[in-house]
Amino acid sequence: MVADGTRSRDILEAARTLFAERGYLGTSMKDIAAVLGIRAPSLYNHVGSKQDLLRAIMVDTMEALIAIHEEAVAVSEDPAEQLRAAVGAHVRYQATHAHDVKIANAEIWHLDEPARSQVRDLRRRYARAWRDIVDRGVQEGRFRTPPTQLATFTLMGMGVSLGNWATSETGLTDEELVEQYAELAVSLVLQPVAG
Amino acid sequence: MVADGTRSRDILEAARTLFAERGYLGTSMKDIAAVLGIRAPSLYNHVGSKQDLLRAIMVDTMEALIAIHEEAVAVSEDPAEQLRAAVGAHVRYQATHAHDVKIANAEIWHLDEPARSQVRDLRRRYARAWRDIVDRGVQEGRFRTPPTQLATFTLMGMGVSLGNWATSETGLTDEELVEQYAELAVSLVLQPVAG
DNA sequence: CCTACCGATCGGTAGG
DNA sequence: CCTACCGATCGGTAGG
Repeated sequence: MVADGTRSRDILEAARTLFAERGYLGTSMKDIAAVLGIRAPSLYNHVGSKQDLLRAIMVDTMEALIAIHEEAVAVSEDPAEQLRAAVGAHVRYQATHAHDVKIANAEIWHLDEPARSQVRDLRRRYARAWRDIVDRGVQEGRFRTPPTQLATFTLMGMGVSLGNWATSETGLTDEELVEQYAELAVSLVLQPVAG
Repeated sequence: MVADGTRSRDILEAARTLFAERGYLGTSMKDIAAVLGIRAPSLYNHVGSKQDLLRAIMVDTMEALIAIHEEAVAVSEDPAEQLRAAVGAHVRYQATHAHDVKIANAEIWHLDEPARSQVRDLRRRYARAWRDIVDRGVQEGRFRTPPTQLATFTLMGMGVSLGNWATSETGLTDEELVEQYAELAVSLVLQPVAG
């Protein structure tokens, strides 16, 4: 159990912030309760366990990423357009849900089974969806040939660096960020290598 | 104190593996000792504290990254060549020291002051060195104009995805990986955007 | 929503 | 290198 009203959503929101900043193990139920101004045991009236919070965040995030990816890909039949849209959706999600994406990437090991396998499967599904766009672009002669896989990984890494290296001091709005990354992405796969 | 002989290196090596897999907080001194077949208190004959292990790993890693970067950049005056060399060195280090890089990226928050500020400074220095290459390439008219900053972040993210998304199932040797990423990198900044 | 409390585990020390 | 042990903190329960 993890959802039973607004109180439960507040707990999840506090958990999101703290898990992202200090990590799952670095966050205690007491820390989460403190954000809401209550005591740790009171949390258990709303959530089943600390694991439930982590599971809800990770599963929801991966499912949301897959959903917005599929939506983005549906905008066109052209692989280049699909790529632009997919990168846009990916970066936009990362900009608006930075905490969740960080948690989803960092806390796989602290997620108990069977949820861990479930999230791993969702990850694989997401990676495959990206790979499919690039592969099809190559097959149709629109993208340059290998290294397809490395290009795919690089594309999926776009925006991650924002949380890793930048202090978000780019001076760009989220939408500018989204557009510029999308352009960068197509330029990565669209053109032949120059000597 | 963190180094006093081979025993100390063995402890550091065990810590590297465990910190990377389970995280700093997810690893106990008992876990580390178990790898060496001894009891947790015995570790304190060789290392000062658990924090010392984390600090040694993170500081050494960032200093090594900066050192190989400077060495790589020195190969040429041409920004494109420098970029190729820098990406090569970066990806090569990530392939051969995957654990350390993961720790350096993930455990900043669990590193106590003043080491945390020290590592943050090293990070900034490393990021600035990358930025400098890209900036100079743009100034000299060899690279396409902005988004310079996003391109830099993307370049620095190359290879990270290997640990994040791939199960290292690319079927490439480390050196092939290095070369292909380097080519990908120059293609990212070298050419004008296509409509 | 609270206090009181549980068993387990943690990093680290004492003392040999 | 060990055993024995410390104070602190953890997730979670009981019982109201």
